[in-house]
Amino acid sequence: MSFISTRSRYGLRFLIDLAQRGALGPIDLGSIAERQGIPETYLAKLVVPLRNAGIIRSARGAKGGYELARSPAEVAVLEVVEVLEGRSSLLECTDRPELCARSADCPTLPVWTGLETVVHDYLASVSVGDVAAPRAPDYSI
Amino acid sequence: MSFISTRSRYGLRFLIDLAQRGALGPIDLGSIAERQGIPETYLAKLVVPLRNAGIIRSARGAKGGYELARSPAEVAVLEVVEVLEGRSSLLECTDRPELCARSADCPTLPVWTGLETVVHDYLASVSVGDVAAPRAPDYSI
DNA sequence: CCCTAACTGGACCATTATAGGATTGATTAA
DNA sequence: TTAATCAATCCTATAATGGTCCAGTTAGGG
Repeated sequence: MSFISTRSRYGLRFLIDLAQRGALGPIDLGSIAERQGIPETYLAKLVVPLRNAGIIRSARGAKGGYELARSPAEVAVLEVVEVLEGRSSLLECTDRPELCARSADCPTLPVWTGLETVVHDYLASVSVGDVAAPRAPDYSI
Repeated sequence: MSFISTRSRYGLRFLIDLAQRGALGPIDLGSIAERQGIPETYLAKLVVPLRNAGIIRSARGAKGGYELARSPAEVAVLEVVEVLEGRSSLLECTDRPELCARSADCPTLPVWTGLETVVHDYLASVSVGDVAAPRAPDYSI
């Protein structure tokens, strides 16, 4: 339905959970899934492309789990969306002109490439670090 | 797959076809479908919400067909997309917070509402008239 | 009157994506 | 060695997408 599916939404929440826990060593999937209210078996599959993309690191075995492979500020939401949605553009016709016989002469193409650009620029401008600001800090009175 | 489906893409091409033919009276669906390479039976269904939204006008009977109900400059691409995709937002969770139990405290929500905003603003800024510039004008030498 | 074309509504279909479940195997800390 | 934990693969249910195919109705031009 939407080009931002649960994959991106769950994935971003997962990364924010990792970021908020900082460098305390790997955190296991089960605890994150529970905190975030995401089915663990589903989250387990989202984690694979994130690891392949070098966004997170995994440790197997007891006390294993996941941690960020980079600083949260160095992970753009754009990268997360691209990795998890498995495509780089909203519309195939903006990306692969060969898919549409009319693309050379299509008056609507600039509209969609323009949309593509504003979306791309926006998502590139936001990082996991921006979103993962510490929650409810202890403002002592 | 993408939030801009063939409905919006076909629909916009349909409206541009109407716009480019100007005020020459109604144009029948069949000829537009043929010119645009869109299945007529499919296009026939896209046309219904466009009429209901007051974007086009229909004339029945012989010499009947469709024409724009307003000036092309007064039809924003945003309206076309909203009418044809049948929803107003990319993500349900930005639109209907009650759908997500976490929305009150969801750190990712601002990312998606921000995305929503840039998409909305961009599509609102482009009109059918902007796109339907006359093709290959006769630049006399 | 007849032909054209829009309108209405629905049933149907094939393909793909989405969201999730389940099972088994490989690793490793303690 | 054993419990915890990632890793990989297969399975399923539901919905959306992009159509097709009627069958009948209404309205207007010639």
